[in-house]
Amino acid sequence: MRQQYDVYAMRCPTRMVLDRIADKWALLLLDRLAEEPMRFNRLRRDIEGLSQKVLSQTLKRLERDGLVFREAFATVPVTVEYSLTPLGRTLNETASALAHWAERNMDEILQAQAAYDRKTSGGS
Amino acid sequence: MRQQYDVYAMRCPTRMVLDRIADKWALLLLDRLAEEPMRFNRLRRDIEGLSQKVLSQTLKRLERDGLVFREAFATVPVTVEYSLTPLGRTLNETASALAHWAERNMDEILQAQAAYDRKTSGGS
DNA sequence: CCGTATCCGACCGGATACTG
DNA sequence: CAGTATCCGGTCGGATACGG
Repeated sequence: MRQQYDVYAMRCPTRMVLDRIADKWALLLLDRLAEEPMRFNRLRRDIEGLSQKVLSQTLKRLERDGLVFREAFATVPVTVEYSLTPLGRTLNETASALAHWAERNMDEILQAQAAYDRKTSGGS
Repeated sequence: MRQQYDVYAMRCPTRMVLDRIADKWALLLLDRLAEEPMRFNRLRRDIEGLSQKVLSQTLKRLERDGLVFREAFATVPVTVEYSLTPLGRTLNETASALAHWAERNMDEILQAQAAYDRKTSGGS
């Protein structure tokens, strides 16, 4: 039942953490929650392509890692709000540098891909 | 034959790049290659838990994205050296901030996990 | 509204064998 | 040495239905 993790990662601290944060949805969620606290279905709607199941799993993992704080209000029906913990906030600051890098260098990557594909498929 | 990518990511530049670099092995490889240019089997041996197949795939993807440079020498048998391109180097500088964050905050994460598990499994 | 449970197909990645 | 090809079991994740 409990999820199984990479055996090798267990022995190396950095890899264990990397294993968890090198995750597309986690990074996207962190970034979204950095703007403002948000409810479950709001996140689900906002992040296109993210299914309810995976959202649930990812949030739970982030909460367990102490990166995201989950607060349930006893309204009817129940209201749940997710926000970043201080730890999660520091991670997002670090990780968002990656997103900025992505924006800045996307064109160059696209060009590299095109060049590579020309050499590969049309190989004389 | 050509790998299929996330449809949603196609429309958002950041997500397309994030899709590719939010990858455990890719980041690990970038970091390893930042130290010095390296050969295939050397990488394979150095990075525990990384199979030949996945190493090959990952390197090819990194090369296609213009992040890694592959140079083959006509020795017998063939020698191939992988190194970072300038673009790959800038990515690694950004990404290594993540690794450092991981090292600094691993203890806190571990504690958060323990606390979470206590509340969850032993929930009175 | 906020999830969990179940089913099931797709894909990922390990093991192995083989090529230049 | 540096890979590619094939097979194949395990896991991830989408769809659907249901519960608090």
